[in-house]
Amino acid sequence: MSIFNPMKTTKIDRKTEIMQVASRLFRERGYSAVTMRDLATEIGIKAASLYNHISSKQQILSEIIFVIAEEFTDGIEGIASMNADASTKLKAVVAQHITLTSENPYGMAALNNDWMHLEDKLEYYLQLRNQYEKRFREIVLAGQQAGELKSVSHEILLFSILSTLRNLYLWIPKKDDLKKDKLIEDLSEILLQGVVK
Amino acid sequence: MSIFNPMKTTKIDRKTEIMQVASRLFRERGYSAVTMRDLATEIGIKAASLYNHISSKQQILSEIIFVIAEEFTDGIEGIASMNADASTKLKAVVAQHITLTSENPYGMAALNNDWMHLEDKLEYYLQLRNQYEKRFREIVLAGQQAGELKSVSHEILLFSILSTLRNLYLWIPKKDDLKKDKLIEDLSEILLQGVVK
DNA sequence: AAAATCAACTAACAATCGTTAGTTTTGATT
DNA sequence: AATCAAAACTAACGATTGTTAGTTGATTTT
Repeated sequence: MSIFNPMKTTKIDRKTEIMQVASRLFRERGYSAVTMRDLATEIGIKAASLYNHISSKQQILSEIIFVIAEEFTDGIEGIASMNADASTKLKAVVAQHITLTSENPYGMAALNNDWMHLEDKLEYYLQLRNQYEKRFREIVLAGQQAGELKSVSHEILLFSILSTLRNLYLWIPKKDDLKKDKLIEDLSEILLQGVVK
Repeated sequence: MSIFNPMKTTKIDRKTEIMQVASRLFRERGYSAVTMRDLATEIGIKAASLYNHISSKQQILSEIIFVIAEEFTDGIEGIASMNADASTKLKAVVAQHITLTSENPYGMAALNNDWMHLEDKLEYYLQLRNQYEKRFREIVLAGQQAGELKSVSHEILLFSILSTLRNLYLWIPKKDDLKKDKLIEDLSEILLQGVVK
């Protein structure tokens, strides 16, 4: 066994491949409509062989979802503790969504559409999501109290921004020539300042 | 048979009930994860009895989706032909989304999340969606050419507005005290003018 | 009252589901 | 060349899927 750990290289690669192909299929058809035979065929092996690398279909889903969900909750904690005004923090949130979504757009689809099939881990997911929305809400409320953001219902404000950010996974993969920094600038401008000149 | 058509009243009511319960279950779990036995149990009959009223699971889905999809495509044709500036037209689009979503939020979930399971009717759905987005894009492009809207990529502009409107189904059912006119005003303001004061 | 229609039921079908057991192949290490 | 573990395979399991056939009881029409 060399220091490059070749013993497990094959296995890790196959496991990674399973996760990537599963993410793509889950995005195309949704978790429930993808069978283990579909997944195996796409990879070029038999369904039973999948179980040399993963323990269940359920585990594939929760691994895909929680890797991302935990990045988001960790990220917003850092943003919330920044010493900056609301606009700056919101722009940082936009940047985080664009970064994480462009790194893993298929996984974002599962996070958005298949979380209800998490079963055992559903409660933990809801806890992470509530925590994320709580931090986001605090940023918005602080911005409103400082007179920086408009005084419409903070729920509408929150919903409007968050639903655009949560749909980035549908849009980012289409732009193969993605200029990430430009997108962060433009989308922040639109979300914060609107579309009218 | 009276003029009130009682002969078919029972059947129509049961069919309507099937559609409504199916819409709700599809929203909670997605089309693929809802079985005909789930649907029947929720209504209080056996799965086989569903087939006295509907012809297939597939038909339930496409009926739910196309009732709404055709309302949207019809509606935007009227808006596109208005003699008005882009802001006015965009506000009319916002109003249409809020109206149709509050009338049938569960159906909107199926439209957004389960369209890929339409099989035979998938092509027709994509045609309707493309037509809708084309009209929407024309409104935005006209607004940009008139100098009324900002000159960022019209794709970002389109994506940003449309993803918020398409997610209304997640948010509207939570607001049981929905003041529709107020929501139209506030959401239009946010989408067009932004959140910063 | 008889006939016809409707909407429920029971029972079952062929297909497909996730998963397990047991076996063979592959490829690297000794 | 022999050894050994990883990773593929075949075969099958019990459960569940959408759907059909045939039947029963209730309601409506004649």
